[in-house]
Amino acid sequence: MTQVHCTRAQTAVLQVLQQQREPISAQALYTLIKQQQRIGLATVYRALDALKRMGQVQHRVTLTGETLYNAVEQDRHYMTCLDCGQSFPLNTCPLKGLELSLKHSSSFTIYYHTLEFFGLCEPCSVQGG
Amino acid sequence: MTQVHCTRAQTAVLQVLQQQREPISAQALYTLIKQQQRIGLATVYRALDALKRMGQVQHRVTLTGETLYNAVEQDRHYMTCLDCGQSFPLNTCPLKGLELSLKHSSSFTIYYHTLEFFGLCEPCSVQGG
DNA sequence: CCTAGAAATGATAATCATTATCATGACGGG
DNA sequence: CCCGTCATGATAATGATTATCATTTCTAGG
Ligand SMILES: [Mn+2]
Ligand SMILES: [Mn+2]
Ligand SMILES: [Zn+2]
Ligand SMILES: [Zn+2]
Repeated sequence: MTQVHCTRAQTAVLQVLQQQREPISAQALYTLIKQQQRIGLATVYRALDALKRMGQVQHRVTLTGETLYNAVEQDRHYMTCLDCGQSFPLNTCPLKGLELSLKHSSSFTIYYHTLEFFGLCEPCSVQGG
Repeated sequence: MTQVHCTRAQTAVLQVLQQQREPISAQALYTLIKQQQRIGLATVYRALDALKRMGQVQHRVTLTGETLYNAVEQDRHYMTCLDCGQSFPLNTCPLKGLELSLKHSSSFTIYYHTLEFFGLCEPCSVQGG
């Protein structure tokens, strides 16, 4: 059975995530939460996983293999340079409409999506390319 | 300076990738290539990285943290279940048009994109959800 | 064709984010 | 208040990826 209310850890994780402007890593989250309450790193990971399955939190993976998390309300996407690794945010989500129509047409329950463009930023494409 | 032609490893990696129907991991690629020529795992990773920077190969990261690679021509996307981890392919890429227009409007050189929906597949949403 | 410097390679060790384990603590119904 | 269940924290283990470094392969001259 799905749990009825959030655990202490889940509450803390979600609250901190909702305060962030940008997606952050589990480790960073751990550091932030620890300033306010006793918590273990494993618990942060467990809470993130649970919140993902509840459709409250989404994730993306950086080029360095770090997973970043954010609240689903924050529907942000990036163009990421394969050379220097920098990420440049898009102004808007190009999938607003599509996701809605998919939610109806499919038997799959969609919670969130990831969309990211990869290539070379201007400086990097000028020099190395 | 950008190298002019592909190295032996890059050629092998790209050739094998183009034969695949689905994205595969670096380790799997390593196993496949080793059947035909002497190669090291590190070299496979190096070739994949180089091919990515050339816009020939793209990547995505599974829920288990494995990175999968495929030739860019193969523009495939998935809906992935956060519970059982299964991935269900989409019929078409919903971004065909958008990517083209972005390629012109932006100073960022786009090589490829990733798009993935996450949620619960029907079986999983019935039981656990 | 031969040679020296540069680039690529393979074997191996090291890294490090994430997971698994397990003993302990909190919780909720009876 | 008591017991079974779930949550938690500390710590060890995992495993994909990366760094290292000695060796081999290329390449551009000569
Ligand atoms: Mn979006
Ligand atoms: Mn696509
Ligand atoms: Zn760049
Ligand atoms: Zn499922």
